[in-house]
Amino acid sequence: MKIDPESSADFSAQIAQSIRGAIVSGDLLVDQRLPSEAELADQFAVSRPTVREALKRLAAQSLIRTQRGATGGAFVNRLRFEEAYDQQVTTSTLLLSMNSVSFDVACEARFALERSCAPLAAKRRTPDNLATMRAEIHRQSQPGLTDEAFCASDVTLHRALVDGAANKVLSYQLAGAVEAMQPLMNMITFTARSRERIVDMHTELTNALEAKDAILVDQTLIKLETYTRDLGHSIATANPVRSKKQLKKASSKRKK
Amino acid sequence: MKIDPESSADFSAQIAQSIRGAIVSGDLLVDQRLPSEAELADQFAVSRPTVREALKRLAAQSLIRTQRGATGGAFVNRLRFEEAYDQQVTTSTLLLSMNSVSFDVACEARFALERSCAPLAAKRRTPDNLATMRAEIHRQSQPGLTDEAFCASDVTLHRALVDGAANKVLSYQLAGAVEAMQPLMNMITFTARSRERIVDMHTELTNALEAKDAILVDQTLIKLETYTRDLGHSIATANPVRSKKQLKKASSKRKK
DNA sequence: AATTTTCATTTGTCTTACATATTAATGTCT
DNA sequence: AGACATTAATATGTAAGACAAATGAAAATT
Repeated sequence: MKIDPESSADFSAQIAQSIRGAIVSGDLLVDQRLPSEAELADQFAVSRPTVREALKRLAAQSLIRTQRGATGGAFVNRLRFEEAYDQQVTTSTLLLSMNSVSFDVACEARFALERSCAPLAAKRRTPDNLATMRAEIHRQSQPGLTDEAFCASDVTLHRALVDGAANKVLSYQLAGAVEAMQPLMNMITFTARSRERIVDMHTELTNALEAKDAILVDQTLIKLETYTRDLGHSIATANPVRSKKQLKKASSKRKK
Repeated sequence: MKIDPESSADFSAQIAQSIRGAIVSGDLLVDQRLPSEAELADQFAVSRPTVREALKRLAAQSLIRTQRGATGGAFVNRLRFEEAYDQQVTTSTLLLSMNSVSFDVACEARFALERSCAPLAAKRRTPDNLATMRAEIHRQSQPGLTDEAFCASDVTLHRALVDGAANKVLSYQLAGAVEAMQPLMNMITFTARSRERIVDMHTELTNALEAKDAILVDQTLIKLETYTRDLGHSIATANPVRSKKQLKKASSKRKK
């Protein structure tokens, strides 16, 4: 294990890359303990703080976890779907907000992905999935619901649909698409979105899913997409330049 | 800006979370300079190494970049699609390899996602996309091609198809799915996969795309999925327990 | 005016030290 | 002998101070 002193990159970055490679390639297995920080410092011929910076980089990607104490140390972490979700959502959200992705493009991607699991969901949806969706629809119908709660409920419903496909990999991939869209969706919810129409379509969607009618599910999703994108267009026309401040406000509101 | 000394989490993790929140919420804008490490250490009332560990965590997620020198410091990084790709691929790859995701499930997810951009690609594919695909097909037909090169070419072809949808968000989401499958695909390529049949289907796929025949594109992808999954089943039956070592070897071979 | 020099600022790294968490071994008491 | 407290060892977490190196801006020089 060596690093290149001539490289332009930081030592800590090089060390992190080296260890990351060992994990990805399988040289380091799940739950395996890495050498102690002092040993790593020796092996890489750097100081302990430098090694620590490298380990923190890996910890930030959930590749390792650390434990204090006598039998402690850094261990290769089993990357769980839950953690991967979070990173995916964070990354996707920033990607959208920092790259001036149009509402239209994001929307198109979101529904294309969601529709991709519609046939599977129609086949495999459980009573549990349906119950979740109906519960959210009921919540969405209540008049006193805040805008943020309505949005959160919307996400939960669509997540239930995605989970209906009973494919963890799909659910993971979709999480980013659905959640990252939320800030952009809020932009609309706080203005023109008609809850009644949304609830109607959600009901239609759930019914189609219950009937295992894949085609109808797909059509309903298309309808929902069309409605959403039309709303986006009308907003863009009425108020083409929306300030970052407003967007930010709408985005932060949904946090619990 | 404060942290909780009573919290179970590390200071560096708390500080990173705090700054991450400021970036995600929009309090810190792209290219904005963070306070110097010394100033941050003051503000959070911790030492400089602790602040540095926090900053390295953020750097690992591409949320900030650092620059040395008089006007240097840490700056909020504009997250680019390219960087996001890489993280997605790394995360997805580890997720698959660490969670005993069956080939079948991964395959189903991959093709479901890929098919989701087929209609868009059929509509928007450029001559460029088609040229890339045909070039890869030609490469795949050459007898002397190594297995690794064939796999890489396969990925390039499918990426061209995805890019044909002309939706950056879709391309980003799909990157993880396609690339992360590669190690699992190799498991098959190095054994039973018939290049001839694959090339035939790739050709059919490209022709359908050129003809803007969305339905035929979809059907061909289904055919490809069926063939791939059948192969997976036959492998599983013939050689149910495949050693980690073999997988690792197949996986590392594809790197350039 | 152009060029060179100096200098202040900031990150990158090292060294040393101490605090704290955790386990294992040891010792003590019943 | 067994249960419990003590101690020691090992590891990460944090702090403090120092120097190196990069970088850009200001000052000095030609």
